[in-house]
Amino acid sequence: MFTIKSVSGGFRKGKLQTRSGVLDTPLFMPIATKGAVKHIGPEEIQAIGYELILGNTYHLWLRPGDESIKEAGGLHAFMNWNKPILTDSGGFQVFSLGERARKKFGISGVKLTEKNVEFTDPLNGSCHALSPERSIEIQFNLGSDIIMCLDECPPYPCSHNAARMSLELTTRWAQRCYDRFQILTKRSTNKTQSQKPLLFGIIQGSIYEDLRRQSTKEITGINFDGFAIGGVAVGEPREKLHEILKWVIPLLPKDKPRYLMGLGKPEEIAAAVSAGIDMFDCVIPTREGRHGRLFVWNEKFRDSSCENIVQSGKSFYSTINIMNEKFRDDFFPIDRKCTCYACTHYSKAYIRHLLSINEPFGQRLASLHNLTFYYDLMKKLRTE
RNA sequence: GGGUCGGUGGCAGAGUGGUCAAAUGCACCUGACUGUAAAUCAGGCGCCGCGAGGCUACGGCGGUUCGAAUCCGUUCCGGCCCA
Repeated sequence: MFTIKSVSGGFRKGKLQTRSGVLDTPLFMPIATKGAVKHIGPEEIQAIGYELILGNTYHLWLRPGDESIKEAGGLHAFMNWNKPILTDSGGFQVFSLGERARKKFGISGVKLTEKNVEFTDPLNGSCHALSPERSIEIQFNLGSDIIMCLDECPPYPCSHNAARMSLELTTRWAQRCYDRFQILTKRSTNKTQSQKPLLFGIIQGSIYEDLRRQSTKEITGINFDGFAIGGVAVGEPREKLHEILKWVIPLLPKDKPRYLMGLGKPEEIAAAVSAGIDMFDCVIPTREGRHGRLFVWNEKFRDSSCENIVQSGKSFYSTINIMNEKFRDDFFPIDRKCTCYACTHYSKAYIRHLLSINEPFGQRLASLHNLTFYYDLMKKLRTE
């Protein structure tokens, strides 16, 4: 169930009801691919304010295995997270693992057919086949609250013809996901509407207007609970994102949540919110934090309205690379007005020191700070 | 005192006549990172110069050689062994 609380300009504020809790949108979800937000415990994620995290079907399927997690009582119980979980389908791994294997070995690490996608693990040569039906089954076993359809996420650049074939495959797979979802939902005994997980479809079509429109029509033709825009930030020019949103969003039903997958930088998120997107996920705050890049509010925008933030482009914040030598003796917090655990207790010099000696506590502090920055951003974007 | 082995860039450690400003690792500096095979990856790291290039360097000094981090002599320093 998704209810819109307010709409002004392109901005939407809403509430998304899942069986594990109600979520205010627009929202950002930290990424817990393998069942943990790297270096951070669930209670810390919740303490920042987050209520939705993202887990990954592919990775949890291989390790420790979805059956194992089911036996543990589901992913919520397994990882001690009692709020909603969205699981990605493994579709992104078609892209990321394929690219990675191609760069490293000159061959694609994935084999795609109508029926399924086969992943070859280049480390041990083992082969794993994931079909749309299997992806949904795994996500049921994980106990996901928001289930994503298995899609094909083609890399950029991608020819028009290849993008068309890819999107049409994604549509056929979406229907198969939907069908399997219905079967599994019925099979689970007497589930009321509120006890069922939600199922989201994914729109593809690369950077082509006609294909994005085609994909949007096809995917919204299926009665999904929400719609995701995928295949973005896979190497295409930045301006394309704006165009894709411009093509797709007007074709989306207004009463269902919209999820922009994998995005992004703070200014990209702000712009996408103003265009009508409700949900985001991205590795940037955690990964870049671990690597020493930290986000800092520009003082002028700290108490700004969401309109001002969007209009400022990317000047509402700046980043520092805390590994730079100039922070060696900087005994002030990353951001003096930030309320996160890192900023209220530790200096840049200390965090830099921890990161430079590879002490995991440093990565934890950096991740906590960046996740707080992203949370604060979303909170501003949710404020009237 | 005698013998012996060794002294190479911030550190460790290759190299043992030319292709050596010197492998590799660590450290250090700067970037990158967008549904996470990412505590990862890329570049830089003697001095001067945008550059071509020049200069200084493999403990010191002196030789041999067209040419030496590499060979010889000597000296200083260190490890081990014997007195």
